[in-house]
Amino acid sequence: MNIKTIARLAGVSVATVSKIINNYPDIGEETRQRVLKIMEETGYRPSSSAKTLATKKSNLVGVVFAGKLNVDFSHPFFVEVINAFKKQIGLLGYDLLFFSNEKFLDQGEDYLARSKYFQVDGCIIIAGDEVESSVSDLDASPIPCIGIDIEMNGQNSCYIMSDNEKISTKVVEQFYMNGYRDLGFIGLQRASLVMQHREKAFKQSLKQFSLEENPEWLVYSQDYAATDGYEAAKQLLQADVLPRAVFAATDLLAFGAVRAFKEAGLRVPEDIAVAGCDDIEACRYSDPPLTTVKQDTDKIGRLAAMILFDLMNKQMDNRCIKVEPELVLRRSCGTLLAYQ
Amino acid sequence: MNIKTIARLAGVSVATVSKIINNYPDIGEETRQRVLKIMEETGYRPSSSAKTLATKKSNLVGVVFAGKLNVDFSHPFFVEVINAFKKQIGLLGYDLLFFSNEKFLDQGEDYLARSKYFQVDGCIIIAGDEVESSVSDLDASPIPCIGIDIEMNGQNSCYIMSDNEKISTKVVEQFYMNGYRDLGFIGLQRASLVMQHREKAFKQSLKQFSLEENPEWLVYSQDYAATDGYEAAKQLLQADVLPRAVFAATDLLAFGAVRAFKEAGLRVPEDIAVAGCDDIEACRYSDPPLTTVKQDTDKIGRLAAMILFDLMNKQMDNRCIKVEPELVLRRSCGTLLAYQ
DNA sequence: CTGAAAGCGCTTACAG
DNA sequence: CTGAAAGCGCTTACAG
Repeated sequence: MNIKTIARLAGVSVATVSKIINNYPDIGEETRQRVLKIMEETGYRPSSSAKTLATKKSNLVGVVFAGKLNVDFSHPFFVEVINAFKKQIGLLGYDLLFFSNEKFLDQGEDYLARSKYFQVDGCIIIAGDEVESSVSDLDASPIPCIGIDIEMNGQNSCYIMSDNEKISTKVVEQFYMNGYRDLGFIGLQRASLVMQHREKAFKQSLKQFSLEENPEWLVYSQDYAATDGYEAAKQLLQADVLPRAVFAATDLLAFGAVRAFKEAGLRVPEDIAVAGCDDIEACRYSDPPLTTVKQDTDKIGRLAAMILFDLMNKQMDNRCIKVEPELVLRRSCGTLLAYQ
Repeated sequence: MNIKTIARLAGVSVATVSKIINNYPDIGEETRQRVLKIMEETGYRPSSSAKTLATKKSNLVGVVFAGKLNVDFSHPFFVEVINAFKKQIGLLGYDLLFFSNEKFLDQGEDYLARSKYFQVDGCIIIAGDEVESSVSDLDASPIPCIGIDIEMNGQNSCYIMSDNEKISTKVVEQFYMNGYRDLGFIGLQRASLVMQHREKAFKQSLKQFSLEENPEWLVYSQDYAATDGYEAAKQLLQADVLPRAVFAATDLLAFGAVRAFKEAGLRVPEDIAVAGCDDIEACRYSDPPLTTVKQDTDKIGRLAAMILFDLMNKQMDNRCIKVEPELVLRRSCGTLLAYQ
């Protein structure tokens, strides 16, 4: 069942049918109705590949999970962002194509090649750690790209991320307000851009409040798992004097740290306060519930869709959008004020 | 840059180039090398749409989130399944197309139409609650389909789900082994197929161990949120005698129940034991850590890929595969035996 | 308001 | 081992 058959059944030309499908105005109402009826009756559906071939426009957005997260997109942050993105870009008439990296990366192919192959109209690039160099080819290409948690410099690229500096600022500020003066930090050994921002801003905030930056209170986790946070916290516990409050750069690290502190006989938050970052579901049910910072994943995803849409449909300058994070207070960060 | 240009540059016909691209054996080695070199130098990439148009094969698998979950695929179960599926089907040479339901469902379009439009070679259908009727059109179509947590009857369909009966059996068995005899259940008011299985098997297991099925101990949650579980548990608390252990049909419901029990002054598990189902991340960090049943999402996803592949590439009978779940013991289910 | 025809970039019998 | 040509199902100037 193709456009030719419809044309024959309706006694018109394929050009006419095509115009009706695409809502051209200059078609007789009678003809339009007749053709529409036949399309309805026959259950005719146009073919995407033929349309894409003829128009060079696929109405597809390629989804790239770059770096270490490409093998696993189960992290809640990415899922929430892509979910919001999907909804919004869907409303704008685009579907999503997920490149299955496994095979083509083996064969030395790259994202740009895949994007060309499928003629996607644009790409969203969600970055984890150790992003492959092939992403920069995509960035530099004429294909519009929107990056999440990754810096993009291409002519047709923009990028979005949470204001990661503010994340640390808010935590330090809250710790300070709660009366703590000795603050520790659990960061990552091989820090991504995002993690670098958090660490830098943590140190700057200390300065701002004239708090001591004790090197013994800055420890670095091997990786992102709770067990890595556990190990890092054990290192922290070897300091001569312990910090009074600790900001772990992610919730999972925070959970690991809490476990280490408990095992060392410390009470959280009475002896040592803890805050994390991400507001994963577990924060609400942990013991104690974890104070954390919530990234506005819904806004990030939807903004990404709107900006990519603009990028695909009109000229736009490269730029970076930062989205405001939100502090979520729970029991783990305690307070000294009640004891004063 | 197209196949014609490559052919011209190499001084061969487009047919020859096409054969080289597709690894036909009957090409002179010299010619092959020359053409390959030119493709390399020019950075030529074939076009998916032209290929699909010519072959009627897209190497694309459509992903359908049916029912209430189509607006939100953030539930860990679905993410984990689709993640495993993506890896495996990627290895088999397919990419994933996510239909953006939002727009086309408004317009009264359906999954089958979208699948035809994109000429996907097959579909994976992941079902939540209240699955739309349009899914059955897909099921009945010639397009190979693999269903997750949904019954499929089409000639070219198979489906996979955890052995949900076994989930309940394992929990009841464990409760029994731990010495509990008075067992309660928190189910769902409008139960999906999966939830029906869990409830049915719960009751059957009670019989098997000659335990009492007390109607007061069977309560039903409005929806899937922890707050719904909380409400259901409050109802349970009004029973004349309380059950000694409660199986909540999902972890989130279990968390809500734990909160209700705690608020009522009960200790978990000392006064009332609780088990959930799904093994979401929060189970490890909750207070107490939650005993639960883990679905083998990795196996489900990978099996789905393998079966869909077979369905797409050869004849196969419709059938249902059940995947063994695994009990994960944590503190919340306690035990009476220590007190004996 | 409608249609004939070229073109999009591939594949595939078929002929040699 | 290689090539000429038809065909896949659309769109789009252009002519009328």
